[in-house]
Amino acid sequence: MQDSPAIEQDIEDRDEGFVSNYLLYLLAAASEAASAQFHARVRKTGLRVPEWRVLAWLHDRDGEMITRLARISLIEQSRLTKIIIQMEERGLVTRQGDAQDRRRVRVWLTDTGRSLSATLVEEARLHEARLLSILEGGDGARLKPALAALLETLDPESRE
Amino acid sequence: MQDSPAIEQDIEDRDEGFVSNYLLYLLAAASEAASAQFHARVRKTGLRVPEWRVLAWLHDRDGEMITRLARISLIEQSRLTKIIIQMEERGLVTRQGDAQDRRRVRVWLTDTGRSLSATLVEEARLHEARLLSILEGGDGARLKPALAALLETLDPESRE
DNA sequence: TCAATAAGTATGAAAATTCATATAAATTCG
DNA sequence: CGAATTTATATGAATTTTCATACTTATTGA
Repeated sequence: MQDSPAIEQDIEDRDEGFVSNYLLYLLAAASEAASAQFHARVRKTGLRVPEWRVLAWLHDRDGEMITRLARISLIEQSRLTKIIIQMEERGLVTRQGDAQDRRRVRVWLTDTGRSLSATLVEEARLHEARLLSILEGGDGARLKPALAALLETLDPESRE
Repeated sequence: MQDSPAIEQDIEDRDEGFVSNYLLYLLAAASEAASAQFHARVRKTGLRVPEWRVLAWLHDRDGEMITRLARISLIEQSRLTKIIIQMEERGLVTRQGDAQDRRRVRVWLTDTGRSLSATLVEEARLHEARLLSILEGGDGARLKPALAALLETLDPESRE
């Protein structure tokens, strides 16, 4: 990728406003753009994006409690409660009160849920690999550590 | 940023699962984390986030049509129609049919809307500067061109 | 030119989300 | 200890959002 004068001119042309170079916008728009395809795939499974996020986290570690699952899945608590209930009705997860702390409700994958999440995680891996190869030469790979660092700085709580 | 054995160990420790190092998750979570503070500020103004996005774009360029405003503001069209109607009722914008193409509806800031968007854009600038300085040394500044490149690759349509 | 198709916006009903708050259990500390 | 506080989850009403599609105007091509 050469930066001929023509291209530089081009780039300057389109960056006049505030928004198009605003970090918060770039993050939101990049997230949207990168996710669009795969999220469409997720919806074809009959899952909404938040449900997919829950399944993916449970794939990594079962038995999380609602509050924590909500934080890491970027879902507000009362909403997640309702989503989990729906997922339970669909046979994807089960809920179990925590014996040690009876306020807590822990969420576990059913066999069905586990198999679905395994499938989707595998597809997500492939999709990510494709994405990174497309962005390669650009900044695909460098992006991940930078985002992880941002997260770590801004929200250290989110660590496992 | 040195990659001492200690730090590498640290990174490995917390990255066992799939999700916590998955590009789409990192993007969504980073966007959330970076936006949380400022979006809270926006809501105190009585605006929802999508409304702020609309105001910000109109700040850069007035008279956009609904469809385009929807794409760049990351809002689905029929939702934006409703949001614009509400914003009109609140006196922030006005709608005008396009004389050339009478299907189109163009959206303009009112004086009130313009002054509110100017205020918020200024605050957004300050907030972004603070954010970048916090992330400095990390990857704050390098992030923006990388995200812009990702966007350009994945969604060239979004160009102005 | 005119029928067919596409593009832009609006609309209504169904579903999801938010917000405030209830409920219940654990923890704190005077 | 036990009242006050905090933490975890659930609930209901009000609001938003989505989805399919209607409606209107523009464009295309036979």
